[in-house]
Amino acid sequence: MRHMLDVKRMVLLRDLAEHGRVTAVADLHGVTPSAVSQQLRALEAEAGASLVEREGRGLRLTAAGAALAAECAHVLAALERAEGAVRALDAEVAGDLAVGCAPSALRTVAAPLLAELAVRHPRLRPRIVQAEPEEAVPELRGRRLDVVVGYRYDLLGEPPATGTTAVPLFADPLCLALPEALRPAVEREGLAALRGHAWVSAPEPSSCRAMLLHACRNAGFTPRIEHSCSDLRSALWLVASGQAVSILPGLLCDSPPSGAAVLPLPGHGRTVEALVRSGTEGRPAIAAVLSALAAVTAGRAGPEGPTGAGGGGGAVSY
Amino acid sequence: MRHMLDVKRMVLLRDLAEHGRVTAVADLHGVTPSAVSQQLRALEAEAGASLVEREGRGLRLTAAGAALAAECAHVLAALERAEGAVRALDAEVAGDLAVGCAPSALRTVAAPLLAELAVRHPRLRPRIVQAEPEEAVPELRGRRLDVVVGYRYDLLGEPPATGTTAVPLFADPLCLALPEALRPAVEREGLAALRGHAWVSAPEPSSCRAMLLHACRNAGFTPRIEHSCSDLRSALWLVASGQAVSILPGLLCDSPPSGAAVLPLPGHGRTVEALVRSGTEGRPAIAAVLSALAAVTAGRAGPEGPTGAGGGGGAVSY
DNA sequence: GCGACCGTGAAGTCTAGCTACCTCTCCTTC
DNA sequence: GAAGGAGAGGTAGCTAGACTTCACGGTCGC
Repeated sequence: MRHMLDVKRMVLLRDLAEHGRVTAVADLHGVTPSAVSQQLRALEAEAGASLVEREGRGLRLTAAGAALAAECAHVLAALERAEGAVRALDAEVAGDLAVGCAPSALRTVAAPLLAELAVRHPRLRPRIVQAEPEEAVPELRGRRLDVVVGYRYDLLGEPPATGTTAVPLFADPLCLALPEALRPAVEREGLAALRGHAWVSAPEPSSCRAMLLHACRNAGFTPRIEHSCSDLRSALWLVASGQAVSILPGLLCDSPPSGAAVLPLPGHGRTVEALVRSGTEGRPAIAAVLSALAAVTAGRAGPEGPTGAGGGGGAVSY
Repeated sequence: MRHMLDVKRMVLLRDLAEHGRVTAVADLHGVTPSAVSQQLRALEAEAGASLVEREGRGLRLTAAGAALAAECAHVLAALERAEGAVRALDAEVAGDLAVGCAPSALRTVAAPLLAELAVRHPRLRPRIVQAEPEEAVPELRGRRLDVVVGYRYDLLGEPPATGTTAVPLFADPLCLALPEALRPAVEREGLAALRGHAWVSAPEPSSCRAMLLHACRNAGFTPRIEHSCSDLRSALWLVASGQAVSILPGLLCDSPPSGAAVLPLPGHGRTVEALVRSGTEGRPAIAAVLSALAAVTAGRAGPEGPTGAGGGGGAVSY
């Protein structure tokens, strides 16, 4: 087999296409920038075309580089399917499986998922790793996670990361959490009634915090975020004590402590979804998890009504 | 990127699936059997399953091994398409291109092809390599050839090699070549009239020789193949001198020397076709060759009538 | 049972990829 | 405009993975 594009090098190019900097790619792969640079030059030799060019003190992909980076997803999907073809022959769903889960979905999704899987596939050993989608997706693509329970805010409208396939689970509206005493004012005047109040949200950077800012800006003011709380469920205690108000994912407002009121905030929702690497959907262990996820979330309204138990309804690949 | 199936190792497995012996795969790749054995064990570790098992003094693929070998073609096609995406950006059709051609098609296909390409794409440097399909196809899959002009006998009904795509060019019937003096007897009694004659054919192993044997067996006798001739066109000189009869591809019987008669032999034909690696059909240089091939062979009747100039009509991938 | 063939294991060799260090360029800041 | 910082890339040296050589065990044919 004479000459051949190297898959690992294509992955480096793909990651460069997304992050734009060699240093970032190097960090992502746990190597030095020099190694990445060398591998990219080797890839250029294999491809017979220049793939990157300097721009300022950074890099830019050429048209050929961008085209090659885009093709990478198909190659990786084919490799995943190849691995799946081997796994598909295992008689039983078993083995280790790393599942990343957003903190807000741990209680409502991950916990019932573990229970369900323990019944359905006792020899499957799922390992739950708490991680926000921003951290979890690179882990998924780097094959250190196999499934990610994450979310995307509908307003942002961004597609799933390339090379991943998203299976929507259910819609999760944002909710306004406020001390019970403030409820009448808000029901009268809306969000603007909380203009001067102290707010609590997640520390930067956080998409939840961004959505809070967005909602308040829509209501005509910039919120004074005095407190930050990486465990947003705990933020409800601040709210209950009357010290702050917040906007939180509905998932966290299941059982608010007494003293805290929760009001739905229409128009600002997110979709909770399962993410897998494209090409792995067919693997028995992955399919089993997707099916169990569909089962344990079947009670909640799906993005367009309840989703079927099949689990594949509405999957989107990129 | 943690853990990943290695493409080169998958190719070894695919070749093992076809040849059945480690030694053959090793020869094909120009390495020692030990190296192949080691790489296969490494692949088993990557796949997490045993892929081969000993059977007698040879090897046999397990179900998992066969499944993985089958997936190899898709991965390679994806890689070819990736490379094609880079090539597609070249403004002009140019560069080196290795074209294998069966000896019998050199005059009728390769020569006009070169002329046509010289006019259409002066900066393309096609290199013609004479080779029977049996030798050319491994070279094609090993990326040492880019296009192969070959043939397959319709009777055998075997598909193209996995990982290659075949574009039919035209039908080439077999012809009976015999001294002019024998023509009346054959027209009276058919092939059986030549039962006792001396025959000339290609040296073993040769599919043309196999078809000769097949045709004679159908006529009720086993031919006495006295002479062998690797250049079958020259065999016509033996026929013209009255010393032998033969069954030859029609392509070689264009202009028989005086003294030799040529009769079509219905039912024993072959299809002349262009072979490329699956996934490379879209590359500009490859597409240009396929289009030029369609043009220079447009005069001949296609397998089901003349093929369109598009060149893609009836392509079959495996 | 002997020899030939085939696949595999162990030890040595060699290549290719990585690190560490340095240089160069470009952008920012004072 | 000089100085500093950030990022990419080149070079020498090291390490790990892949290949070769050699030797062994198993299987088939004579």
